Amino acid sequence: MARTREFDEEKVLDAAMQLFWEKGYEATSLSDLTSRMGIQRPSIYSTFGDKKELFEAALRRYTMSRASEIRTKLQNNPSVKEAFRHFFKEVADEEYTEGLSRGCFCINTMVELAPHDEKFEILTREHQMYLSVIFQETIERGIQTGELDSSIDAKATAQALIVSLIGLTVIMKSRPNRSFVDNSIEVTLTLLR
Amino acid sequence: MARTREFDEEKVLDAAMQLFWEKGYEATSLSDLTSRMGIQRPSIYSTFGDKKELFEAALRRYTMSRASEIRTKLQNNPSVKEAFRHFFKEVADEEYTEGLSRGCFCINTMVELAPHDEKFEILTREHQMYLSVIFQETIERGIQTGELDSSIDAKATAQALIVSLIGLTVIMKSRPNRSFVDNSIEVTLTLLR
DNA sequence: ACAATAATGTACCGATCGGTATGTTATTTT
DNA sequence: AAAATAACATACCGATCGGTACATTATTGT
Repeated sequence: MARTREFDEEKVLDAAMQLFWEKGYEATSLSDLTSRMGIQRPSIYSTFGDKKELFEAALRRYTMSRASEIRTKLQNNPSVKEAFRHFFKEVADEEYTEGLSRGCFCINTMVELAPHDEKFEILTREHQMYLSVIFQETIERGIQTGELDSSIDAKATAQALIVSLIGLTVIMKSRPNRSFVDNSIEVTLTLLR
Repeated sequence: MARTREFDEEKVLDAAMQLFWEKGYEATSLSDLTSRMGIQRPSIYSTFGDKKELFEAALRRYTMSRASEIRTKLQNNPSVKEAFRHFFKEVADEEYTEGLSRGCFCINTMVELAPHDEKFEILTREHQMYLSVIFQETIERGIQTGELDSSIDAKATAQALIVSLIGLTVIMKSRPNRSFVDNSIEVTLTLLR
């Protein structure tokens, strides 16, 4: 063996994730990456491979942590409808609060890379399908506790909510009026009757 | 006066639009543009200004034609609910049919440029607000003909449908199952009761 | 016909792109 | 301590980026 690594692999990957999340794949240069990650170019290539492979590693890191974050948020509220309301409002608020609207790294990638790279088409699709299952399980919990009408289709409703969540996340980048956002959230939540 | 222009300004702008629509702003190079537009670099700069200005002109052209296209489609069906169903299914089918999933140029721009350029934040927002008014007027027509319940909030419902349409357009880039798409469309349309 | 002018094609600019060769430094195994 | 090896920093690679200078060509008004 030989010299030990001087940087924390997870920390620098996290820095790369933040950067790709903010700027996307094309607009992020290797120079941007080295300065933000705090390591030199050859260290990036020896540790993560080329730019696309680093991007993929960053995206995988994002989708995993995001999925568990969402699962936790939806489980922590006894009311399913309130859990969804709180979650959707939070997604909107984040964009109003922060100066830069990063949105969702996975959705950004769906728009930028999925149409031109099958690997990212699959990766982003599978993340959304995974989230949709989380939504479905949450809705089924609401049906079991009697909060939601047992006649609603948990799976189809979950899928519609995923679509709305994506739309909400994306439209926030254009910074629409609060009333627009509040209206659309409230109307969408009437799907949970 | 002097030498006359050898190219059709609208045609080359249309070619630029197609290219930016497919590849986005960053991934489209001046060389891509000259070859697709069929004119030389200096002609682009003297006619449209720099790359960003050309992009803006292309986007404005897109939003205008897209808005009138949508208005026409929604007006041509006596049933409001069927009009929306047909329109949403068409958006989905286009992505399944075509080899490349271009999606909506305006939505692509919302994701790529709006967070970093206020001009495009405003431009994309205003397009969505305009579409939302078209949706609202269509819903109000349905209420007047008695097709839709007069108790529904036309404006808020229109805004929710816009959000769903954006979400649908974006998720199509990951090529989800048809059942996922069909389910989410049908559930979303139950907002029109 | 001729001067004026605008559009064209070519060829180039400095800057930056993603990626790598190379020599040095630090750590481990023997 | 010495040999082996992996991570480090520097400096560089050809290619491409967005943008432009310049000479040529074609059309206009006089």
